[in-house]
Amino acid sequence: MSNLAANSGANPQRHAMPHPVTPIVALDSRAIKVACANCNLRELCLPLGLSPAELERVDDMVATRRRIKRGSALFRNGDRFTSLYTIRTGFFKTCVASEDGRDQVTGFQMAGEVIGLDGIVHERHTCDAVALEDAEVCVMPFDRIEELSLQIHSLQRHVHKIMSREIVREHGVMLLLGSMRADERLAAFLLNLVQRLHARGFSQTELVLRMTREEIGSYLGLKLETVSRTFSRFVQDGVVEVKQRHVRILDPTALKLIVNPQVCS
Amino acid sequence: MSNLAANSGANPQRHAMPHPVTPIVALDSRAIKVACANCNLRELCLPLGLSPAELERVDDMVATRRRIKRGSALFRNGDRFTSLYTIRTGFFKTCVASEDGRDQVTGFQMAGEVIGLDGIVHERHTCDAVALEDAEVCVMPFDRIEELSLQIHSLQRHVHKIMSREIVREHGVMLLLGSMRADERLAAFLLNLVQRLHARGFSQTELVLRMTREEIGSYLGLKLETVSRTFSRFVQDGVVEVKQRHVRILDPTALKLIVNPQVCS
DNA sequence: AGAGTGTCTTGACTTGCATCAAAAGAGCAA
DNA sequence: TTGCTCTTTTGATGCAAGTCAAGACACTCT
Repeated sequence: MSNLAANSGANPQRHAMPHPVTPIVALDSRAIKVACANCNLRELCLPLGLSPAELERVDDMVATRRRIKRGSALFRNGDRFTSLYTIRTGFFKTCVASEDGRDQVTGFQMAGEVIGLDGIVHERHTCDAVALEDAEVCVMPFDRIEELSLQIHSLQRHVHKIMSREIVREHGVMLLLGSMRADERLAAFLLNLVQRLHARGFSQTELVLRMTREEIGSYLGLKLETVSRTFSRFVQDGVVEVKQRHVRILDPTALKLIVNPQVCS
Repeated sequence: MSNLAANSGANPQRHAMPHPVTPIVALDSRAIKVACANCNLRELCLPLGLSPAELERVDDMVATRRRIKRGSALFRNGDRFTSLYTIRTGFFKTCVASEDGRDQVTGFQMAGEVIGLDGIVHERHTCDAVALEDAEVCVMPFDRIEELSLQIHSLQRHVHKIMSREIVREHGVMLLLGSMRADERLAAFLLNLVQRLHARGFSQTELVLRMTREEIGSYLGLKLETVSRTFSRFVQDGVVEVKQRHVRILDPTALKLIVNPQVCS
């Protein structure tokens, strides 16, 4: 089974993976050479749009892989920043904390997405990245990224784009947190998740949530009870089917209408 | 008077500007060569920490300046992305809009800060940057930034840091929007503004708001009435003095305590 | 000065979400 | 199986912030 099976287990109707990830067998703890050229995540990942020759040099950049157990952290607030990470398999949350202990989930990341960008400014990470299920990441030492960016123009460009994309994503979250009601937030959240999963070959209508109601609530600026109640209302209205963390979207149009109360006359 | 007088007009007790900006006299509409080497914002700006030789090359990168009248936009959502901009004088807001017309202020920017990073991913801007007072920016064509970054390592590093800083800033806003009450949000907002102004040589205790209550509210995820009421409560409690847009912070510690309800035993 | 406009304040009332509390499931280990 | 913990659901109640509305204030233009 594909290592990308993050959402496949209880998702019988998922699409076939268009780019199944090479299974990893008997991975030992030593540094392991990664072959981006063979990785079928590359179309979502950092070395996007490189020539074969360039790709080979990026292979050298990606030093190792690292496994993270469910519940443990890839890095934590205060950790020295050394590398960016692309997720090969698994699912992460990132969260920041205020001095007085409140904390806020700032994002959920899945295969092909890059984490660690927060650490560049101060050479220290300012958030925690915690695996929500057993995960594996590619470790890309940042000084080697910068080095190689000097030589491979399209890599430099791509690094810029990844950071800019994160900025734009966060703008969207600010809009959500600043101006949407609970049902709009949850609907937007579900649509966003399912869209990203679909881009990875999973179903457009079914998904398995990797996070608790509380984590969803933290991300959306709601309490877990509100998340639960809102799910229940969606179920009542026949918009979705929810069985624990398994969600099936029955009426995508309705969800979109919740996010965007139609201004159409 | 310094062109940095964004906040000086009605701010009698401001500190002396440590780095007064060279006055610009009779600026005409043709492209004007900018001299970063002479600009006293450079310690806050993009060409930070460069050698004199490098600085000269960055001067070439900064193609022109551009003036923006109060209320008009430097760029708008959908505009083709060409350049990053550093603010020389004046004050901006950036805001995003949802399809159904809601909009959200994503930040307020002042002298030395860089805007336009959102445009890199899709080669189009995804937000509006509107001048809240007559402003002037340095225009830095992005392809020249990328070109020069290939040669000046410390410029590349600095570009990465600026983008990372923006990501971290937005994490902070998410924390604010997701988990703080109205008074905490407003207190955090005031402290942040005054701290940034102080870094530019202005008073630690007095500031002039360049934006309306509605814009503050949009940024903080509140309605303008709530912003107004919260200001009034602060005044009642003797924490600040407010006369229209002029704010004097009487008790900074109290403000900090509002943001961080002390966990100390 | 006066009219007009945009901004801000304040009051009265409503409401959406938080809070508190209890119980039902689900998952896991012994 | 039983017992334990963690997660989720649902109900009852309270409160912070939103909404609606009116008036005050400050600016610009003529």
